[in-house]
Amino acid sequence: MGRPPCCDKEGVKKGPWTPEEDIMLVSYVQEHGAGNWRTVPSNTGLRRCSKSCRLRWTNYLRPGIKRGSFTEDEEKMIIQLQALLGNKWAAIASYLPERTDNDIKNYWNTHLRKKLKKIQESPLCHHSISRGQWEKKLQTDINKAKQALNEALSLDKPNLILPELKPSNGYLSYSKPTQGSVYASSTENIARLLKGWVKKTPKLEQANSSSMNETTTASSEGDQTGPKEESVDLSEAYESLFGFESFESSNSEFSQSTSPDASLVQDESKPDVGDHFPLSMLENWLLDEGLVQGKEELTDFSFDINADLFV
DNA sequence: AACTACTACAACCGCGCTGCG
DNA sequence: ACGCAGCGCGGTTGTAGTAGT
Repeated sequence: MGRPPCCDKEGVKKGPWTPEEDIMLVSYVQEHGAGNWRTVPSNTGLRRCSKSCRLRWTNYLRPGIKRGSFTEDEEKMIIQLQALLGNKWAAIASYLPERTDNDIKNYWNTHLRKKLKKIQESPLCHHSISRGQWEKKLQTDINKAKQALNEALSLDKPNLILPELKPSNGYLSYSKPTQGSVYASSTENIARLLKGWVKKTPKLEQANSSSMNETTTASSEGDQTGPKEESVDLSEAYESLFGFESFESSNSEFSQSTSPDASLVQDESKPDVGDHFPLSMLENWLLDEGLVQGKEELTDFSFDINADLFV
């Protein structure tokens, strides 16, 4: 016997949230903190189920969420992390503090999956190594990395960094807000929403997202995803997807490229994680001798893709 | 201008895990 | 030990917006 749906009650509203509902939810969370979602609908008067409230908060209203198109660096991180972790969107999201798992998942499904597929199907992929071989090798590398993760997680390692990287140390830490500044970001979110609600035009959105990109990416030179994506040069696509030198350089670029606002929010909201966001920490950890037997092999994981594609 | 097809993304659904009585 | 409730996560769906004809 399955659990009954949480939202099958009469009079429970579904569908898009209105700004009024958002405001009610935000002001409630501001006052009481996130959590105990069960009581939220009754205490706020919202005709929504608790789950819907939690989801709305987590994916949309929570402070520190960056919206708009993904930067190249974010794309690269997602691609690498997806290859490494699989569809563990929450885990992947923990490395992209300003993005929600839902956002990343959607972006993967709508953009990156297609992009990767396109590239894998391209003739270049068959040049030095057949697609099947490449996939097999990739799978092997992924399995090795996964195995290393599993082994490491089962080890008793007091100094291990990774446990600090679990999602619960990320956005879930909002459940106990520290008052004030954190919620200023919430207010920003609401203001943004209301703005969009009142005069939402494609041009405005485009302008917003492009201006956002300007502030978030120093090096992207108008090479954003969009209708243009279809005509993107193949070599450019390869470079875009796999042409980064290493996790660390990519990561440092990423941390530098975040806007002042974003870094402020990040500092406020993710105190446990620190300034430099730790993809390199994962890499270091994975490559840490003693944890991974085939250290060279794993290092190759980052570069073999390039090698195979470009040789 | 009207219709259709496609895309992007917000929201929902169902399952599994965890903590508590 | 067991059952229940709450929550988190991943997969899927619904719908608004956009492009193409």
